[in-house]
Amino acid sequence: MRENKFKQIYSQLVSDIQKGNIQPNSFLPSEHELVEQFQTSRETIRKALKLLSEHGYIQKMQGKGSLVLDVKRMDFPVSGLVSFKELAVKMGKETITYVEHFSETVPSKEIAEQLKLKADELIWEIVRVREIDGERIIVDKDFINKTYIPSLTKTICEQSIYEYIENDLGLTISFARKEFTVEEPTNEDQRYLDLEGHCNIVVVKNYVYLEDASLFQFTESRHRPDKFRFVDFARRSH
Amino acid sequence: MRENKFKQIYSQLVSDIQKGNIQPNSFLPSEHELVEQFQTSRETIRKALKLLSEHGYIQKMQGKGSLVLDVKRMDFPVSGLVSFKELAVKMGKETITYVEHFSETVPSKEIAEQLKLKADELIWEIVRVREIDGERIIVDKDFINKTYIPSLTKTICEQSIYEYIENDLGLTISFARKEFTVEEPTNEDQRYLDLEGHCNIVVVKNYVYLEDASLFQFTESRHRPDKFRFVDFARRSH
DNA sequence: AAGTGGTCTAGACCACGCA
DNA sequence: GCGTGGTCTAGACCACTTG
Repeated sequence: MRENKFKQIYSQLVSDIQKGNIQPNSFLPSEHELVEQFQTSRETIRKALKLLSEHGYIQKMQGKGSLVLDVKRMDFPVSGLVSFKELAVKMGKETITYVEHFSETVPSKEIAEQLKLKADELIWEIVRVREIDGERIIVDKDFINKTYIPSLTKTICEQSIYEYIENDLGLTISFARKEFTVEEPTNEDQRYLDLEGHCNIVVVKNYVYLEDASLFQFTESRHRPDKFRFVDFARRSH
Repeated sequence: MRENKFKQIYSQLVSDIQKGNIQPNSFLPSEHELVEQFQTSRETIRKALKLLSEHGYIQKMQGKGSLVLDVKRMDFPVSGLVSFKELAVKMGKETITYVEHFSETVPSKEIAEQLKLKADELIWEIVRVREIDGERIIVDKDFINKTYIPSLTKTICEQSIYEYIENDLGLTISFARKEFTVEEPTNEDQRYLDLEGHCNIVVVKNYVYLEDASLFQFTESRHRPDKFRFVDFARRSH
């Protein structure tokens, strides 16, 4: 019971929507009714509804109510920040991670700049290849500031680095800036991936920040183009 | 003075940050100080700060304050919903739009399904090619439900359809679901674009909704891969 | 006119960071 | 212990939709 009330209410409503207890294209109970139902204040209900709206579950309409959107097709929630492992589990796919390279090293000038490193700061450099349903589809090149993550092992990289950072180190990953581009495959891509003649690579550059706004990781994720898909829900800011 | 107070405060702070009146890596005045400064209540200040946080301008830190993030590199804000024209203007690029096809027509079965059309509903079908700095880079295929946009002209399509819908028709575009994939060029792509041997096309499918949650437009935007770039700011939802 | 969501207020108490 | 942000409350007034 020590959890945030508005997040509880949000989770309850999400669960009701996903289970079909609340039907798409119907209206939620009014804010006043929800106040009674959850025995709380209106602003708290409104915080919960704001979350639902931001995540694409409802559309609020002044004077009418909160319309439940049809969320069934939102099967691939890559919007926001999700690690490869979290995704793979969600998709129920057979995936294997190969750690092709793992070292503690002095950063190149380029990477030092990307990570805004101070002189003498070291990094972890990791290359991981992701195999999905028997095909090597993705290569992830991670550069992690050793100042924030002092120890790391190959075994952790085979599992989930994010899980280790959040659960074991107790750090909180807070936000990221992502950039998507398309490039021609490098020799390295050819070597690591089953390219099968594809002549482009989707490159996702990810700058990941902790909650104190420190940039601790730069990841370059290189995807075989035919297996790349990114879905986003966006509200227009007027 | 009839505008929302919290949006005014947000805009004021954004402008101060962008002009450099408030330095990156410094802290904003505390919420209490902002309450005094803007002569308002704390919840109103907090709404403004929430907007700043969602848009990547600040990082809130409990017990410390609101840290101003370095936003200079966020030069290409495609996150959210922005039309081609709004973007082109922001980038200061020399762009030309060619309307290659414009018709009012009976939808194909596939499009009828995408737009969830009722029987007998007609659509506008538009193909536009975007030339940037002398190269034909993007082809946009728009399918618009005629029920919501009863009249449309070729001239409007040469300008901005969104501008017409929002300013002239007074409709509000509210949210969208986007999907990014990479495909092989079709004959149509070859015909419309200066592909220069590129053997893939970045496809952005965009389902656009009005504020009453009605799906009024499906757009397929096909980009030459070397000119495609998408930047996103994402907060992790825990 | 009644019911809905949107904004704003003034105040309370809690959790966290820091000296 | 003090100042910070995080949550929650109870109530007010406004804007919009519908009958």
